[in-house]
Amino acid sequence: MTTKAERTTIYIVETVAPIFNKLGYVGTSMSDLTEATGLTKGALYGNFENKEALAIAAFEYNSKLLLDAIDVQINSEGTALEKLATLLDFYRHYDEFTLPMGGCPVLNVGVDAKHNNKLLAAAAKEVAKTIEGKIALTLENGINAAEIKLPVTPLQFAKQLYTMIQGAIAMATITGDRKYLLNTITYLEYLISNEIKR
Amino acid sequence: MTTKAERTTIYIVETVAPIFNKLGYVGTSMSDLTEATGLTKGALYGNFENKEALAIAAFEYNSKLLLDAIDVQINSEGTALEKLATLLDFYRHYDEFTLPMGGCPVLNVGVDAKHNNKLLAAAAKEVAKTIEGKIALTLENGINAAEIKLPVTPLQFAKQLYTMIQGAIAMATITGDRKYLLNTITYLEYLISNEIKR
DNA sequence: AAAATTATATACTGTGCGGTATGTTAAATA
DNA sequence: TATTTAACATACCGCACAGTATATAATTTT
Repeated sequence: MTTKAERTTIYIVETVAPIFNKLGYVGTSMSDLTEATGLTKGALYGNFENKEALAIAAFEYNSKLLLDAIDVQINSEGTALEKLATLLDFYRHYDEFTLPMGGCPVLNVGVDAKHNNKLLAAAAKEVAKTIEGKIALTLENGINAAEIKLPVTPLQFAKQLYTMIQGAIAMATITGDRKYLLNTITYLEYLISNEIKR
Repeated sequence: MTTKAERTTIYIVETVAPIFNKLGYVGTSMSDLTEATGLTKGALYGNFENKEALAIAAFEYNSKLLLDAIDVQINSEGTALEKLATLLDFYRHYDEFTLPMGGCPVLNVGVDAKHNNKLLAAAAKEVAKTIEGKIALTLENGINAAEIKLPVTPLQFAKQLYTMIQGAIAMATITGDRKYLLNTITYLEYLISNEIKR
């Protein structure tokens, strides 16, 4: 059974994660976190060494939610092409998925932490690469199953796909208009069925 | 002739602009700015009402540099297609262009200010829309000159182009790898000459 | 060049920050 | 249930923050 302390640690992370993601590392104050959790500084510093450790745990929590969701799409029933379509549909509603965590953690932390926190910046970069790798693997399976033909390497094509998706996420974030997601995904669906489908 | 005070105001803005762009609104402290300018708080608060006014002036300075540079590409000699090619080449080296200002102001401020400063967030959104409009106008000229045919409206296509460019900027920012810019621009060049060129 | 004006420097305010030492209360163990 | 152990609360620290009142220096104007 889980001890009370362990549950508190988890509770802190999941409460704190959207706040860090929204306000950024420097933009988030310890009092923001005590207020949101209903706990005191003693509790927070009893569970985490300092603010940075909390921010890293928060980002890892958000990015695990994201990576797990991506895995669900990619490990779904069907061919590689169907998995890709499922993944694209996930990103079509990415704004809804990331709403509870306060937006895309890769974009938010990747941009926010770039000049403010090396550890967080490196973590965001790593998650981006991990996602590219997952897409590349799916493409490779599609090639091996003779469903797909690519003009470049799977990783190269995955990078291009993810770049376009990230562009839609960035524009939707900046403008507050989810149409960027819808239109970009529609384009990518067209791209896949007309350019790489065998 | 420009008065000393006017020159000081300009000096402050251009010195302060890259700092705000890199560190963000909350991440930038007034002492960061006095240190960088070599001036004191008295001078800064004599020229600007408060930190927010400084941040807005800084963003407007950076975005004017960007918009002016885009205008140079779009108003260059040649056909609409050639102007588009010139603009794409500008974005191919966008990392070099934005290096002195500390990265893409639209992306940085758009993401950083989203939950921290409404005025800045609105300003970033507006610049994004302005850029889309400039691209759309060039596309429209290309249509009128019978150089281009589009499957959607010029603004819609411009949004899609800029989304992909912004994706490359975001990925290059997050990962620190400029190849995202190179590859995306190469793809867009291919897209233009194969899909919309008449 | 003298006087008026304005720009900048200095010194200071109150506040909120991240972080900590210690007290108190609750949970786990025996 | 008594005892041990650990979690959380309280109260506080030094510091850096945005901002200001006033003094001084530099620039305009006369």
